[in-house]
Amino acid sequence: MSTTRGARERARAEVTAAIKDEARRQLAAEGAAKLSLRAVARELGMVSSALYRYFPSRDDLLTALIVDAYDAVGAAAETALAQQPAHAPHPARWTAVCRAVRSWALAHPHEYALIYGSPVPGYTAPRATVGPASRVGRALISVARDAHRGSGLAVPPLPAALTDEARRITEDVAPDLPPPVVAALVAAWSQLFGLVSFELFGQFDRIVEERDAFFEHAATTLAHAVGLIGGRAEGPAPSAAPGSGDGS
Amino acid sequence: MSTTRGARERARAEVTAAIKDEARRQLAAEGAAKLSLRAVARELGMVSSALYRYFPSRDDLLTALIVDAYDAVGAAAETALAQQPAHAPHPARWTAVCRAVRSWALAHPHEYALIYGSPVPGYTAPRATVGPASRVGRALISVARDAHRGSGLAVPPLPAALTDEARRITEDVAPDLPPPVVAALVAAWSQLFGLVSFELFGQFDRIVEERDAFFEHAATTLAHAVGLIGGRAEGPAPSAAPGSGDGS
DNA sequence: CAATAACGAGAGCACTGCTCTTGCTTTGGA
DNA sequence: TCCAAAGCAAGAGCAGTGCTCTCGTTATTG
Repeated sequence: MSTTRGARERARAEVTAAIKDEARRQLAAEGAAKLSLRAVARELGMVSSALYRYFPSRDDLLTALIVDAYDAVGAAAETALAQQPAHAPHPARWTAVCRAVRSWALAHPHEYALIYGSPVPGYTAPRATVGPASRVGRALISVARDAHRGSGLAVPPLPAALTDEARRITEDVAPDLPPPVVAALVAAWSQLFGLVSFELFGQFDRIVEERDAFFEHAATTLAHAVGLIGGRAEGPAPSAAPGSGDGS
Repeated sequence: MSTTRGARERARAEVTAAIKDEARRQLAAEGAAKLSLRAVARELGMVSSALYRYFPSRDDLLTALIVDAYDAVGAAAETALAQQPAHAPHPARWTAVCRAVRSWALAHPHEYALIYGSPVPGYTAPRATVGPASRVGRALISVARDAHRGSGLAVPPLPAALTDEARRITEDVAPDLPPPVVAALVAAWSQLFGLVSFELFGQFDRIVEERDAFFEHAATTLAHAVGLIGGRAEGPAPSAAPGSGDGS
């Protein structure tokens, strides 16, 4: 019967999930460096060689965990966005996404380090990771898109050296947004993770203590940089000459 | 002669340096994960147990490399600053420091990953690293200090939740600067490394291609965020900024 | 029902970090 | 000057790792 036919597959899926669960447990407990295939197998009551039927190498197991971690942080960002009230102001939506990323990172430091710390497998991430890896970025883009449709976005123009590149990026990730906004989004996207990584990896130790308040402020500043908050005091300036007031 | 007294010490210093050099070679070639004490010893023609006379564990060797890497990137930043012309504009000094950090990172990716990627030894960095780790930050601060002395810095005020914390941080790192500037500096400091890390760790793959121009623009934006570029900077807009929404 | 594919178990290889013991050499005080 | 103490390199060894190969067993499929 087809049930017996699916029995193998179901069993395989269950064992695969059990391996990933146990691997995630060890990852959370000891970090990626200490994650051992043999220990995972031992904990699951199987012999290490059996585990190779499910993951051809340790790096493949890690890659699976990486994909799951990208999905988890991306889902956290999307959930935070979906839970915003229907008419929440755009800066609030932005900071909600930022906050979700940071909260997930603080709750899963080793998984965060796995994806946003040093890339532990080869030099370049496997292709399977590119989709899940972009979920946070897409959430940030969607905030900007809503704001752009609503009231427009105020972002300074780009330097000439970047107009072509910004247009190209815009084509790829958000054709309905102005290139200067997309350029600001990409920068803010990376800078958001700079903030989170520095806090998580200890660079803020003995420097920043009120982490929540500081992050909230920095996230708001990023919202400003992508034009979600009108007015001045943030944003790139044209690379023009000085001339205003400050002589030397 | 007294040289014989120092002979041991000199020999020890030489062997220690040779170990670190070979370790750095393997680090650059294969990454921190593949760095092996036995391979280092083998390459140096000694037996692995002899190496433990110089570094009590693999983590201690890594810590030594971490301290050196912090010093190297800090020295790169300071050198870039020192090589600026005497009356270079402050935004140029700022971007010069940023550029130096990025260039060093691109030239030494594995060493960069060692210090700004996932912390590979225990959770918190050893105390010996806090001094060297702050050199880049101090270089950024000194740019802001010069600008502050010259023409003042225009930075928006802080939210109430952050005034005490910003005052405290200011006491610790730059008592002569206004707290809002210091808060912006800390944020920009972490965001600078967010930009570099995303480029280096592959997050920009298939997204940002013109890395130099993009980084230059982002660094200039950071200079703006810390007040180095006038708040109402309005020089002649460079070129057409298609579709950049105005406040409508 | 029989051929086939998937599977778990075990042995084994080459490698790792690290410890301990054994001699040899340099050092510094009596 | 001599001799104990300390520093040092070497080797053996332990426990652990990723990974491969073989060998029966079990489930799936023609």
